[in-house]
Amino acid sequence: MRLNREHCFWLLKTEPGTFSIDDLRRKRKERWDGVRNYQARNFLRAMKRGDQVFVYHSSTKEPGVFGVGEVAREAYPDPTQYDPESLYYEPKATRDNPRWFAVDIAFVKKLQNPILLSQIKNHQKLGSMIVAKRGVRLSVQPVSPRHARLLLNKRCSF
DNA sequence: GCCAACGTTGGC
DNA sequence: GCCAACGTTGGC
Repeated sequence: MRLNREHCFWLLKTEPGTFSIDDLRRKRKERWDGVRNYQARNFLRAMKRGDQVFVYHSSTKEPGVFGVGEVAREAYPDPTQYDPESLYYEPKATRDNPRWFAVDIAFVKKLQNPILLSQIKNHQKLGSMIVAKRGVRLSVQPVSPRHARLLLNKRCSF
């Protein structure tokens, strides 16, 4: 744990067909790159080593939180922005002035029971999570300590 | 596959 | 700086 800063919590969206919590478990650690939204980028840059992240599966039959990870490396320039072959290529980015950033995420655990978006929406307290708000597409979101505690509490009944 | 909601782009 | 057009996200 660090001094001078509360532990922060985040939610990271991923499409399980592309990269899932099972992939993260297998690889132990993964670079979280390809984020191309300024608000999401700013949140990535605010992440500190040891922050917990909720791995959220989107664009799937049952979207929801499927696992937990941890920030293993703080924000650094996303290498895919320099790669003309990459889907995430950013011609305006330079080495001196990177536009996009990545973090490394380590696997912590897969939830025995995923917390589905439908459950989050129906939950009295979790219902106020950003991810439950309609029209929000933000792929990197802060999670309040209160929401994080509920999500992490195994005895929380859904 | 539909489409609402949102972000980005670019002409003016 | 406005805003229409377009592209993308992501639940349903």
